[in-house]
Amino acid sequence: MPEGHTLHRAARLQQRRFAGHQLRVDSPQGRFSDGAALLDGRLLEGVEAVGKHLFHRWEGGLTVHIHLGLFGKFKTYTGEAPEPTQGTRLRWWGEPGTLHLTGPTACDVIESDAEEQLLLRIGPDPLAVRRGDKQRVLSAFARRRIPVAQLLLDQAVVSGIGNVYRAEFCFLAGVDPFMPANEVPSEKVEDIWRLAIAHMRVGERTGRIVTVDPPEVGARLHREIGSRERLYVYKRHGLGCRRCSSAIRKAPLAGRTVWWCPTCQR
DNA sequence: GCTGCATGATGAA
DNA sequence: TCATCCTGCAGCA
Repeated sequence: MPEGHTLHRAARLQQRRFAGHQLRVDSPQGRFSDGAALLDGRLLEGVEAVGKHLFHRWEGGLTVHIHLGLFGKFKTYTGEAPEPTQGTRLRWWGEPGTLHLTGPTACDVIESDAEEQLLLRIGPDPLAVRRGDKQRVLSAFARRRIPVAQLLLDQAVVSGIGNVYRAEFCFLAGVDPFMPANEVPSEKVEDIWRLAIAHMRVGERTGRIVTVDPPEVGARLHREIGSRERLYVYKRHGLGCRRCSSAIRKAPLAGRTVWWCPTCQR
């Protein structure tokens, strides 16, 4: 599930629930045993998300960097927690409850210089907008000729966008995903940036990627509606476009799959 | 039960 | 561009 909204949401919820508490830490799987031993019994001071990266600040100046990759998941429990599984890389527990982390691409105690290096490679984050970000995105687009949908997955250009959001934003902006980035009119690039800010904020609040206009599905939106009903193009190949009924298409692009409407996106 | 695929990213060739 | 790492589960036999 992890695009940027997932990480920002995790940061917010973990901050609210666990920050300020002393926690026991271990690594049932064993692959984070050294790190866990360092952290065990310390106070969790804070949690921050940047793009798809998460940073936990622990008492004593220790920072843990987590990247969920494609498979990583956090689960939290109140009261009695289930036994960790073979794959539980990190577990912590204390007065507020228990947290299990499975399947992350990265889970490491990192030094401050490594963190600086990492942060330098992370581009403007629609969920943490700073002055000049839009300009940075515009100039990155102007400089690159790779397909716009490919550029949108480059975390140095915009951080936090993943395969679902990129397909949806191209649709909403009416942009052909294969158009070279430097040929996309700057108004369209600004549209994409604005769409990212608006939709990822909703994703962060709800925990779900929803891009269809609320009027289309009404209040049922966040409940029983299946994921295909919450989106315009992602994984909807063969189905009719919600706007024009053309068959949604899919194709590989630089090792990932992209979906689009050949009529609405030119 | 097995296969392939998935909301990610990296390092080698 | 490819192989690789991480895990779970839908779809199939």
